[in-house]
Amino acid sequence: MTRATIADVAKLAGVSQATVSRALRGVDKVSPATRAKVERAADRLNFTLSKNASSLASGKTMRVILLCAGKLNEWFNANVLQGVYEILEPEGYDVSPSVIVDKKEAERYFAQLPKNRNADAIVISSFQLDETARAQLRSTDMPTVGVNTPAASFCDAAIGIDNFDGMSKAVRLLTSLGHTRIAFLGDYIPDDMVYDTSQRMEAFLKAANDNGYDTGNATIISADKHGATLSKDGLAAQLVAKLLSLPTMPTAICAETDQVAIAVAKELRKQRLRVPEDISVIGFDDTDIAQVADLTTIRQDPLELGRNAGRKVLALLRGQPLDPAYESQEASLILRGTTVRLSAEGR
Amino acid sequence: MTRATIADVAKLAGVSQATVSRALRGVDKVSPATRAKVERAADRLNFTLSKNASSLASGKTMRVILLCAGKLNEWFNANVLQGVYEILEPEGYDVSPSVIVDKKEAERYFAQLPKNRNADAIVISSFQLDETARAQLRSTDMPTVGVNTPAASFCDAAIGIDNFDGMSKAVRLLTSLGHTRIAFLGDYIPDDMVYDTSQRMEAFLKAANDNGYDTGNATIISADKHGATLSKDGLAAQLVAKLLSLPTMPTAICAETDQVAIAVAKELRKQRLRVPEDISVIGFDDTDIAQVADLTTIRQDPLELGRNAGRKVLALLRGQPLDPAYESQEASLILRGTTVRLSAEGR
DNA sequence: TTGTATGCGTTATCAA
DNA sequence: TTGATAACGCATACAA
Repeated sequence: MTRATIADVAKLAGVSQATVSRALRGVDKVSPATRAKVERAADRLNFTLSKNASSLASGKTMRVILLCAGKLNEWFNANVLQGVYEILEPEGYDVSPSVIVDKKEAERYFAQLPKNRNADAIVISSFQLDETARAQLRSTDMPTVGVNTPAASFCDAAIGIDNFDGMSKAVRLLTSLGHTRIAFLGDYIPDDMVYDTSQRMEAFLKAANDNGYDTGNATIISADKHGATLSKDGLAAQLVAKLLSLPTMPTAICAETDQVAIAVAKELRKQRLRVPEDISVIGFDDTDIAQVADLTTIRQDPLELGRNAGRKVLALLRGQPLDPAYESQEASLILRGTTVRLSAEGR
Repeated sequence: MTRATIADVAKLAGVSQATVSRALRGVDKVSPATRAKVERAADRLNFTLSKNASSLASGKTMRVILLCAGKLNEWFNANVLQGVYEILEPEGYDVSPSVIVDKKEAERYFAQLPKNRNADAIVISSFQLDETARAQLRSTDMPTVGVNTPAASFCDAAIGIDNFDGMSKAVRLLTSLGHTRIAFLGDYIPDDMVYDTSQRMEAFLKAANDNGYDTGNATIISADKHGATLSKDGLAAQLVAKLLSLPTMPTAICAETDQVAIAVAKELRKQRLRVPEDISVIGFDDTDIAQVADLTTIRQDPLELGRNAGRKVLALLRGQPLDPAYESQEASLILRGTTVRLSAEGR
C-alpha cells in the first residue's frame, strides 16, 4: 500500500488539490462543507501532508535547531531541550538537537551553517562564539536565540541566568552569617571546550567587591591545567589542597557548580574538617545531587530557560514583538545544610 | 543574497545538475576532475544540498524519530537520546525526539503515525504499547527498534536492560551477606502513564524464589493509589510505614529505583534506623544521585542502550544483518555504603 | 470560495 | 562518465 498523496485525497473528495491543501492546513477561506468533505477523504485514505514536500514548497522547514555546547545527557542541556520542545512541539515544529563539544567541531559546524537552510530558527545554548562564527551565524537568515550565551548581542533574542545576581546572593548570605573570609572554587574546563567558563568567577569577584571584601579575604582558587584529566574527586583534592595551604583559611566557599561543591565537601570531610561547622559550602545550579547532598546552592532553572527560548523563537518566527528581547532569569538561593552561622571560635 | 541552488553550481562548474548531484553526494561514477571542479564551485557559492529537496526526491528523509515515554530531561531518556544521536548523527541522520507521557497522547500519536512518513525509522524507548498501537506501528513501513520495551516482538530489533539479571544479583548479594528476610519497594507510577512498571517487581520475585525465599521472607511493598500526588518523600514515608508495620521486619530491601531507595533510606534514618547497620538498601539504575548518596545499586547504562539502538537502526536501514536482533544488557552491581553483612544481633 | 498552473531543489531514469 | 528530463508532494499566485 503506497502512501496516499494530496492528489488522491482531492480525487476522492471531488475537489482540487489546492482546496485539499487549504482545508487540511486550516487556513484561507474554505467552506465548512468542503472542509468536512476533505477531512473525511483524508481520513479514509489515512493521509497527512508530507512535511518534506510542504517545506520545499513553502520554504518553511518547520524545524528548529537546538545547538548545545555539550552532550544531551547533561543536566543543563537536557532541561533546555525539554523546555524548547514543550513550547515548539505543540506549534508543529520539530526540534532537532545538535551537539558540539570542542572548538574543532564548532568551527566545522559554523563554517557550513550559512549554506544550510534546513531549519527556520536556531537556539544556541551555552556557547561562546568567536567573531568568525558570529559572522557566519549572522549571514544565515535564521532567527537566533541564545541561552546562557554571554555577550549575546549577536542573537536576535537571548535569555540567561543571572550569575551576578546569584553570586551576589550567595556572598550576602555568607556575610549575613558572619563570615568574613570567603573563597571561590572554580571548575576545570579544558581549553578547547566551547563553554563560557569565566562568568561565575567574575560574578563572585564583583559580589565580593560590592560587599566590602578585598583580595585579602576573598580568594579565587582554580585548578591547574594538568588537572585536565582529573575526575571531580581529583579536582576536589587539588582545590582543597590549595585551600588548606592558604595563609588564612576562609570559613566559607562558593563553588562554581554543585558537582564541585559536593566533591569539595567530601574532600574537606576526609581532611577532618566539618561542613558546615568549620567551613560553609555553597554550590551552583541546584541539580538533583544538590538535594541529596543537602547542599546549599543557587538555583537556576534551565527547563524554564528552554521554554522561554522556545517562546522567543515563536515570536521571532511570527514577527511578533518579543517582550524583552534580552532577559535574564533571577537566581534563587536554596538554603540547605552546608551553610551555617559562623561560630565564635571560627572568627 | 538568496540561497544558491544546484543549478547555480552546475552553471558555474560548467556541468549538468545531475553531475553536481552525483559529485556532491560522492556516489556513482564521476571523474575526479569534474568532482573537484564541482566541489570548488559549490564552495564558492557556499552551497550545500537541501535536505528537504533531497528527501522529497529520494524518498529518504534522513531522519529518525526517538519516541520517549517521559520527558527529555529525565535521566534515562536524555541518555538514550545522546546515545542514539552519537551513532546516527555522523551518518547524516537527524534525530527528532518526541515525548509521550500519558495514554491519551500515545493514542493520538499512534493513530496518526501510519499516515506520516516523515522519518526513516523510529526508536521507541520504555514504552508499553497496546495491541492497537502495535498494529498501527507495524502498518508503517518504518523499521522499529525498541529500548527497554517489554515483549518487544513487535519491533524489528530491541535492546533492553536485564532486570531479571539485575535483581538476581541484588538478591544473591543480600543472601551472601547473611540476610534472610528481604523486601522490594515499588515506585509509584500513575495509571495513565505509558511506562512499563511491573518488570522489576516480577524480577525480584523470581530472584527471591530462585534463591530459596518464599512469601514469608520476601515481601513486596508498593504504594497505594492515593499516593499519586505524593512527592518521593511522601512516597517513602508511606513505604516505610508499611515496612515497619510488617509482622517481622526485613533486614534488607531492594528499591525499584535509586530515587526511591534514597528517599526510603532518608526516611528510615529519620525513624532512627541505621542504614546499613539495621537495614541494607539497594537501589536500581546508578544515576548521579546514587553515587552522592553512597548507595549500593544495580547499574544500567542507558547511554550504551541508546548507542546500541542507533547501531541497530543503521543496520536495519541498510539491510545489514543485525548481530542479534534482540539483546539485553547485563546489569552490574555497584557496591557502596548502604549494604553490609548482617550482624549477629540482627538475625 | 474554489480551481489552474507553476515552482520549490533535488534525485533518478534513460540516453548519449 | 555525463546530460536531459521527468518525477517527488505540496503551496501559492492568479484567475474564475
